[in-house]
Amino acid sequence: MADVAREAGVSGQTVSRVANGRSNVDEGTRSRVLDAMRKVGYHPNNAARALRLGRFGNIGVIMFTLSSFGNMRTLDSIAMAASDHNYSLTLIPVRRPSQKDVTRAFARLHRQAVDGVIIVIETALIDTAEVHWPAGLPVVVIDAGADLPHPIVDTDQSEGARLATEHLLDQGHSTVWHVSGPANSYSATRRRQSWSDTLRHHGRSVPAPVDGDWTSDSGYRAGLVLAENSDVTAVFTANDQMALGVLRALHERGRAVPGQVSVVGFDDMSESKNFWPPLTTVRQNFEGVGRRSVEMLLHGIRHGTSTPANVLVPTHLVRRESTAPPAS
Amino acid sequence: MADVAREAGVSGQTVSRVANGRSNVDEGTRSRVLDAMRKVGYHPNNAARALRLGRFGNIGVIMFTLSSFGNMRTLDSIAMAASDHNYSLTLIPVRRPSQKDVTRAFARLHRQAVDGVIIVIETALIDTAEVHWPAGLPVVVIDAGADLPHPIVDTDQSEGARLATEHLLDQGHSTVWHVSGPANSYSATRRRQSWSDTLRHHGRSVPAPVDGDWTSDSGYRAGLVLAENSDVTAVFTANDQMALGVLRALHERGRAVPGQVSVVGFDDMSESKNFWPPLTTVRQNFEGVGRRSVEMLLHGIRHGTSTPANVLVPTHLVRRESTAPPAS
DNA sequence: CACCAAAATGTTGACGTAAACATTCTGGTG
DNA sequence: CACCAGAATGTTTACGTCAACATTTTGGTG
Repeated sequence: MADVAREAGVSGQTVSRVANGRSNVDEGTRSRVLDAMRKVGYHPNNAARALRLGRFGNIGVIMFTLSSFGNMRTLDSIAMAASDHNYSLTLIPVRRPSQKDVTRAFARLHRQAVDGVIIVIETALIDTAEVHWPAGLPVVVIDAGADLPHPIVDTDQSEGARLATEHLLDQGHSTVWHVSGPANSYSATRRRQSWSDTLRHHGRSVPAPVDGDWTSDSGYRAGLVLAENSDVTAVFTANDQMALGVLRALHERGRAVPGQVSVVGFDDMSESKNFWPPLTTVRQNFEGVGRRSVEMLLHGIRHGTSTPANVLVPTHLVRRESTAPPAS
Repeated sequence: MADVAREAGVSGQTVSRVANGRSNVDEGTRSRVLDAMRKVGYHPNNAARALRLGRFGNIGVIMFTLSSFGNMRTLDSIAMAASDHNYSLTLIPVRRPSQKDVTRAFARLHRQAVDGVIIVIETALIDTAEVHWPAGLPVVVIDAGADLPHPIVDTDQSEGARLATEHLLDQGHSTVWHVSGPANSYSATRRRQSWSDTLRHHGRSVPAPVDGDWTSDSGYRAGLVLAENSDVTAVFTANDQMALGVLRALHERGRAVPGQVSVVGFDDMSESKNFWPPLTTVRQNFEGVGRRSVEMLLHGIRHGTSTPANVLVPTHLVRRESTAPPAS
């Protein structure tokens, strides 16, 4: 900056004013300074600016593997929302959901220049009591259990699972089977709970759920089990990827979809429309989750206090061709 | 920091030494300082540290939509590799691949605290001559055309397309049809070029490719076209998502896969194994691409100069059940 | 042309850290 | 016990920026 000032024959302060687009600078001086900037190859140093201002214009995101469809969509929408508010994103990946790794991620976040944190973690995986939460840093949590001292934004898992289950019941199926996500995931637990609640509420029997782990492979294995059981006419799968595996298993075993077995997924990933058959599923509003969480975080950043709050983003059912009334 | 120093009755410099884990600090003093840190709620200020050191420990990543499977996997592997080298990642999303948006992303990157940049952009979309490349900042480009003044890391698109095409020819198909990615994507162009080169090299006729845009929807539309043509016995699809759409179209039109039509994809996304039928496809080593690009960038950061270089990461064919010899 | 308000520009200092150098303490040696 | 090397700790300073305040310039008024 000093070089620019010398080159343009002005003071550093004037350079600063030009760099920040202040109005009270003479047109001639401004262009002279801009020329000097170009000539010297000057770019404002963000570290110094952040040091001076005490703000970074940067949001940290802590996330496990990005390889899950939902996480990725969420990240995408967070990135867009942050960019709309002129914030950038620092991504802190956590390899395994262990206590140690999460604590390390927080530590790293502190060393990083960050104004607030969005945590996308299936927090059931860690003992929230043990985690050393970043102190004095606004935090918003996505996809978490309750009783955290932070605002939480999440898809309305219960509503979604209810919609899926009731859709199948409406079609005339006597009950609905379930392929669940991993037991240590909050959203999986919520979906499973709501599925069984809905069945009970309608006075139906609740079959034992088949455990999956979100992957299409686990869906395939679950599908093989379900295909053996001729009682099964309707399956609610806790995500679309597992639904894909279920579909494959049913095809392999010659069980017609939706002729003999109806399948409903959860997520509405962009591919689901082109599954065979096109998948009826519960659409999550990932964009809404990302946007809301960024807004809440920015509120926390600006107003210091982040009052715990709970935002549930609604879902809706997308009817396609993988569901039909049971064969009579 | 001053508070901690006062609290512990030492100088700021000693606090700094403790914070950085230097060895030449008395055990008693160290623990006294650590206690004081905890009490005061001290955390090192990264802006100040960066200002002092001139480094940030942070890599910028410029990317278009994350909603594509490949981009996501690449980002994931970059994140892991960066984290292994103790760097974090700042994500700069670019909404549309326009000149203006890209330039703005670069500008923002400069304002951000970043030691180097990895650009994951189908650069054919922008006029590289017009872009104001970040000056004095190491850059590595993924998935780009040649003739850039920066190191490039990419999957060996040509090899992959050749493997796919030759696999189908080896099965006995007289020629191979192609569903291509969008014309303005380098990788799509490479795959298409290599597919036609391979056919020509084997003396086969080269059918007109059907244009897609990477989405499964576009694959479905392409599949409907191909299904009408009874000459079609083998299709090479430029990615797995479009292959999914092709499969759906073929099923809808009653064309058996692989009985009447064989299909090969590209990417090997984790779901492809559970398509119906399980998809034969070309596996990209996304992990390798991410790792190599981070390594090259760090080299550039450490040694100042980033000599243009070209790294091609090999692919290999994964044979599953969507391909078979043509019905005789 | 003296005067003044407003605009333009300059000066000073502080943000939190760590390197370089200076000083003090420790324990062992002759 | 004087002396010394090495360890532990302290002091000073600069990193690049911008807010606050000080000063100079500009252009318009009576």
